[in-house]
Amino acid sequence: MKKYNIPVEAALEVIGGKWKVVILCHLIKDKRRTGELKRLMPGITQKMLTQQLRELEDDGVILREVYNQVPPRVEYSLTDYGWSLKGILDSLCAWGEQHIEKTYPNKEDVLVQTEELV
Amino acid sequence: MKKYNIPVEAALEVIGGKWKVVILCHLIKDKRRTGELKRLMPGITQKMLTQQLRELEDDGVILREVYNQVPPRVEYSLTDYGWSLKGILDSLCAWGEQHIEKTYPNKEDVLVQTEELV
DNA sequence: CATAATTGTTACTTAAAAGTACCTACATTA
DNA sequence: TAATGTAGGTACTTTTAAGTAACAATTATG
Repeated sequence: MKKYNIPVEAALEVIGGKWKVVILCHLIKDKRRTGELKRLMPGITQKMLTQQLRELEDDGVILREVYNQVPPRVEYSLTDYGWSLKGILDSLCAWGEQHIEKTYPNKEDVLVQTEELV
Repeated sequence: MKKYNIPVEAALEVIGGKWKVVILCHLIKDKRRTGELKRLMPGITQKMLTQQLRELEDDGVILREVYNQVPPRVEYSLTDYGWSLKGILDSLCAWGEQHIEKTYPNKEDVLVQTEELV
């Protein structure tokens, strides 16, 4: 069984890594289809996206809903448990914003506009 | 120059990875010497510890103070900017605690007691 | 009947993160 | 003079994370 030296490590195991926080930040705004998430995260590959979504699902923070259609339609959303991360995610987003403002004179240089792609 | 698709990525660049949040969670409680941090984090190696501390220092969230003694004494503490992460760190710690409680019937199984080692 | 659209899987490869082992410095103490 | 304690550096190796490319399934459409 996994051992932690400090409880926060358990949190990192759930939302750590390169993509999970980003995925959750998108899902906190809206329920999303797979393709939407891919467009919102131009850097992610299909494989990584699926993998991270599965792990988040296994940890109970997101819900995967499959609609019986062709072509398939799959929607991801936060579970109640996932919503318990809202405070953390909001703070992280806000901190990231102000960190960019602090670090770079004009944030246009570092922020790729992707919101309108969806 | 680094590009972000979403501001939260900038936050992850500063506190992402396996160790940084753990280090910061310790420093939020107290200023610490290198050796204390090593004892608090039995899994970390000298190399990783130094490396992570340097990066945190470069990002302006921690302060490194060297006392001119032999054997050397080096103390790490949060900067004002580092304290701006307090909300995030506290929430993360709290979420980790309750996640352990939710996931494991008795947390003694997963939590290694290390606090008293320092 | 071939093509598109959507989500997902798999084997393989590459890149990044982390770990190992050994080295330095130097005043104090035994 | 040899060992101790503290913080850190470095070359090298291993492990883990992430990326690549090809394939599957299904039905409506041209």
